[in-house]
Amino acid sequence: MVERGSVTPDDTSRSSRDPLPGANLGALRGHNDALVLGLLRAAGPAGLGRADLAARTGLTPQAVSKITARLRAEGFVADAGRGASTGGKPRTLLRLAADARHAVGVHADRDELRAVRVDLAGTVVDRLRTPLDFAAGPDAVAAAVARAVHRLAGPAGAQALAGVGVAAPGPLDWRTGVMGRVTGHPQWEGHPLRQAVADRLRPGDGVGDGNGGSGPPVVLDKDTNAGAAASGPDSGTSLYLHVGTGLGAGIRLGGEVHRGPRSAAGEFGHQVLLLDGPPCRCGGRGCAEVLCLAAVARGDLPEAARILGEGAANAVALLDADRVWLGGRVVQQAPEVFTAGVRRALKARAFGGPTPGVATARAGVAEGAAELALAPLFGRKA
Amino acid sequence: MVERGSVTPDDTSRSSRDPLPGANLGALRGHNDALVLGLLRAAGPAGLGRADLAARTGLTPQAVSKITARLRAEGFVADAGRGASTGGKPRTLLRLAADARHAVGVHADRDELRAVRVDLAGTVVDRLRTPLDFAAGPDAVAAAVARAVHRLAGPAGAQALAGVGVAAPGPLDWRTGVMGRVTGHPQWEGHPLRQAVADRLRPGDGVGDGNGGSGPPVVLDKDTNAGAAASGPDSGTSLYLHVGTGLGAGIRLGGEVHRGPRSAAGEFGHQVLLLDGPPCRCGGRGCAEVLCLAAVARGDLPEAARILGEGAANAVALLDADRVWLGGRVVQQAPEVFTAGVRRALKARAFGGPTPGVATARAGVAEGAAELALAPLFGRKA
DNA sequence: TCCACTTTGGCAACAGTGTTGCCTAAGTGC
DNA sequence: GCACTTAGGCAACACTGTTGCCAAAGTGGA
Repeated sequence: MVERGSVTPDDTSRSSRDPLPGANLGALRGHNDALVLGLLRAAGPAGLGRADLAARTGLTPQAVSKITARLRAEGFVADAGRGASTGGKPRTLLRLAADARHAVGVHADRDELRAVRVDLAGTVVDRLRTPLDFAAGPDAVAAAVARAVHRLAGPAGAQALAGVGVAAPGPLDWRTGVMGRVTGHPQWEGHPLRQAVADRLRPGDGVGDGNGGSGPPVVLDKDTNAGAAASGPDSGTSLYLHVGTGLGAGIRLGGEVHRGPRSAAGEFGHQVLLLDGPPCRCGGRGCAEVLCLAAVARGDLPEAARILGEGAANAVALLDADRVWLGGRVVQQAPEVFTAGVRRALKARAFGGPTPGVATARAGVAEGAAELALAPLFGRKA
Repeated sequence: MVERGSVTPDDTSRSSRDPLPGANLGALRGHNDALVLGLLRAAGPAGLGRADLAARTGLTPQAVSKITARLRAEGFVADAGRGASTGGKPRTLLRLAADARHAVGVHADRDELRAVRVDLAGTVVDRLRTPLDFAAGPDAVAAAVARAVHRLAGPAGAQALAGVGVAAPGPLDWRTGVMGRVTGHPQWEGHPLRQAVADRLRPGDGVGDGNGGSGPPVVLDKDTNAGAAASGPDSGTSLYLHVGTGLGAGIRLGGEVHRGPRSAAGEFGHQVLLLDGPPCRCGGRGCAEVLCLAAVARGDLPEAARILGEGAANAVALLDADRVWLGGRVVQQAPEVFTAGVRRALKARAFGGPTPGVATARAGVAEGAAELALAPLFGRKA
């Protein structure tokens, strides 16, 4: 049953040109439900009282009571004891029932697949890791992803999952779930990977059993966007920088992942840092990537970190970001060197103002993919 | 009367850290009203039928009838004749009643003040231009701005305006309306310019007449953000580049101006394009600004355009922008040279994909400031 | 021990939203 | 002249958050 005016996770037909949809009572309820759920999630196991929720949402306590009663009836919210009294009746605390639902996040990387199952709080409850040959092509990868999801899904099966997030390298269209031209793998271009995975997760278990039951919602996103989402449900404006076989970035603005109208946002590696510098494989000259990876190749990690930092400072200044996360295999070789180098570059450009925090990513891309799958429950588009 | 849960233009107490507010019926109505008004605005004088509005909003025709009846009773919407029949009763067209309200936009630049009065459609109906000495300090500038608004306000007076937008150079906090450290003008730091202007626009006309009537809502924003808004109510992801005494940028993502958590977004001029290059006045080396302005100073405009284009390409790739607007006095010296240079740089980085459109800004900063003042009516935060 | 006070939070009635079902008006096309 | 299509209003409706009121459950002073 599709409600008019409300946006479901599967609603990808709407182009970004179209206006925001009109809102009806269903959309209003969904908004407030997600808002309350998000606040309870952020509060953690300690929970929150109804009065706290009312103060933070701007709704009346009575409305909060109705909303929480509904969420409790659906199993999303549970009691968490009582708080201390502040001169009157102590508040009855509520917490997110983290076990109510689960999501699976999959990182389909060039040479291996990592997958995690998380609960509603984002806590990893199961994980899995297998080799993967991305060059084997779409069908093999879609099958491997679906296999991983089934193995992790738990006793209730894949269709009970709140969502499945798939992170893959290279250009792809987040809205349609179709892959673009992945460097070195031309056979991927135009493949509807999201649909291929979704088909394999339907109850019938086989591909193309037309109008069988519907499986869990599947989202496909760039690995860098998943990396950005891995920093958790924080609402900041942050930048995730990935240094692996190339340089990439994921952008979060006010908590939302920014993808751009063509899902191409986050192109970070081919920004020019040295006009007319050494040629890059992209055809340009003096790109951050060619400079940074050259420094890595000759073992000069501090210089690589400096270059990464200069590129980061350019992006931070443009976006007014307040946090930078670093990830990827190269960073993991020497986390302190990279964080220190980036921090130094940012500080030099801060002109005495506050410097964004710099840290290595606290969770992997698979965790971020799971976060993307959970996001709609908590009122985020992504 | 402040409605709980709804966001008014004056609601600046909410930090960007707070969650989105809960929505009640008032917020829902406001959302739909603004949505319909925005669609009618975009449709222009030709107008739109109720069925068109229903299709684009996702609301039922009946809901659209109620909404348009309300807007018509308030004078915001008027009849626009009938459309052609498509096999049945021809639709009754509705259009925005552009004359229903007006807004004033003011550009307080370093050496002159430009102001415009626009109607709801954004059409300029009056304009004004006077010298201004920004160095004369906050009080003199606030007085000059208020004077300009009063002179342009029209017969109904300033308090009848739908809004007043003020664009000023340099760092400032959009949320609080407080100025930052303007280069070369230390006396500005910390001055609450927005409040100062608002005080002078209250019915009593004098400063500090405490609880007199309330004047029109005032917004204060960076000139570059106003420049970005000047491209009209288009919902794209675009970049406005300003080349004057420095290099600045205004960012629009999905139609909304992106300001960042500290209102500092759009810092474009001090991105490093030439690592360890010539020193810049900011203390860094090889910034886009120092390279570009040096080329301008020696008369090499094509090289200046190339440098601007390389910086633009960096930003476009990061944001996935689909449009670039150029403005500022230096660009106006040789618009074709700059548009061609920027276009060439963007094309070289597009890797065969679509290239963002490049053009000189079609309206000035004052027009953009007026647009920012009107934005809340049409459902945009900015 | 009692009692005033504070705070939590549910019940019932309410105002107001968009939706549904049904109707009339006003065209087209055979 | 008539069947058909499309636009758009009226009335009843389901459901939202809000308001007014009250009971429950604490604190703290007399």
